[in-house]
Amino acid sequence: MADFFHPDRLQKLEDLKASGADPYPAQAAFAPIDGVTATSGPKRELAAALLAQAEERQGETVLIYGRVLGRRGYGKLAFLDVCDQSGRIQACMQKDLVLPAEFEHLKQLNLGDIIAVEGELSKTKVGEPTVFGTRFRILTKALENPPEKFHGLADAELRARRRYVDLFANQEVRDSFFKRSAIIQAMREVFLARAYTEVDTPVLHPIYGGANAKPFSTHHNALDMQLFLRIAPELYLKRLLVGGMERVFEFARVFRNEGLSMRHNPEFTMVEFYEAYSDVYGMMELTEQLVVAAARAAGCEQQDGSLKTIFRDEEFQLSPPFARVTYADVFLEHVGCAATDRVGLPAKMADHGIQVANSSEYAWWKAVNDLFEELVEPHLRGPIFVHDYPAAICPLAKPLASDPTWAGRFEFFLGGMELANAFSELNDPQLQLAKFEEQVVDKDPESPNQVDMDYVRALAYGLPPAGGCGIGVDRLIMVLLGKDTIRDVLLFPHMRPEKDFGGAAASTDEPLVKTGDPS
RNA sequence: GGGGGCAUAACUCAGUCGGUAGAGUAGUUGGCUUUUAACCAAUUUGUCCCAGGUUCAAGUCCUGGUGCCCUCACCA
Repeated sequence: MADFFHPDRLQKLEDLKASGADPYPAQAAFAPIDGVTATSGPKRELAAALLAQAEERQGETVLIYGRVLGRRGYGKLAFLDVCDQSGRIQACMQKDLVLPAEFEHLKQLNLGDIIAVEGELSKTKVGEPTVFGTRFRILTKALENPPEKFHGLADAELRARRRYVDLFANQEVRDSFFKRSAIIQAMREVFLARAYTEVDTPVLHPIYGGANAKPFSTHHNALDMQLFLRIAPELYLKRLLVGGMERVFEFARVFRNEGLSMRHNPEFTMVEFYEAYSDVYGMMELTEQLVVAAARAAGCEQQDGSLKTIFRDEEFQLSPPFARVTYADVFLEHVGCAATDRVGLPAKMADHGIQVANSSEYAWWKAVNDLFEELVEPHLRGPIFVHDYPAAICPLAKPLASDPTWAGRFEFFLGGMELANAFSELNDPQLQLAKFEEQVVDKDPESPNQVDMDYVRALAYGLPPAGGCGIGVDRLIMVLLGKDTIRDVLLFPHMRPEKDFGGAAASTDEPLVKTGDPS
């Protein structure tokens, strides 16, 4: 990296300036010609819209903006592929149509430059809709080369690190992220239609809770206190129910200080929602609606009206209703032994190397659940709800009135992953306090570091009976869009800092741009 | 953290038995008024990931490191 910028490009930039043009104009509109004010010129159009309306709008003067990603030049004629957010449209610059001074700027044009073209929408000899430019302007001079035009950007690391390149070079990548946005919006509309309120709760938590995970830790200088990035918004959202906000949801970025994998990123998006006077079964029905709405927005709808996605070479039918099965039933089916069978289970656990950590109820049921994860979860292709979980491993869920061994909780499985987790919320302050204390004594680094007494106090004021649920938004999008890795649904997945290139590791006095090398 | 693989031009990739670096694209120069990865001609670009080692000689072999990918483990 002797020179950061490409010398050829810098030369073009100088040439462009020398011709009197601004390589980075503040305004995109064309300057008026010969003193005629240009207030009534055409409005900017998107490529996809022009292509769709090519027939009926033939002969109209149109204005397009976009990045030049293809060029087929002739002496007095050039075809340009102009790419914008919506797609690509061809522009044709003919010397006898374009202003002479502006035609000259083609010499300073490189692939990757962003341009404006105004001209007549028509067709070429082979029938391709094309804007035949009468005006042409470079709006942004690019100093970096775009990727190879046929293979594009193939290296997975570069695609994630330079997502801005991946996005402009690949329409399919853009479409995926537009769909991500549409999916989230569709879910939001389901909530709003049910009189939910969207809220924002704190990201910095003095006590981390609401899930089991290792947190990121930080420090607040003015108060000289340790803070944690939230691992879940749960406890704050339920405080809102105490406060009388009866239906709330939050698309919450949460942070978990754990490994990276195809389905794990240290920060990810959960949508959590809570509804007073509902319960886990009400959440099941709402989760089903949310998944269906998301699937429609993702384009999973088939011609016969059914919903379907293909994820990791496996087809999933998403048309409701989704299967529902109790934990006890599905456990018995795949383990061959009842989850409550304290005589028969130890042998099964031994077969799979699962040990009971200590004599507590929690440790016993944790081991039972390990067996569940080992023997049952691989069979849960989904979409399926597993409900009524062992109460001992659900510190935030309300035990069933009929049998307190079990708690009102479901997990929703799809694509071999756990996508959602919901409770009938525990609202007995004394029982909640007891369960919190049990967790803190356990000293598991993934359990809360101390009892959140303010939350217990909130419960003491009275949390109405309620259902609550959290859905892993990124994983849901993975399944719906058929993306194998979470990195493909995150715009900027977590990466190690690039060497010598920003990030904490490179915060030295060395200048980023080395302008010359005396040797 | 364990195991396996990869790292060569701005991009996509070749590189034989160890013999001193290649193609296409992009860029540059010229030609061309209907192309679609346009074409024709000429042409520029390298810390072969880094550091050691073996060797007369290393992109190639060895050791260590770094990064990425896959996989297992971990991960409500």
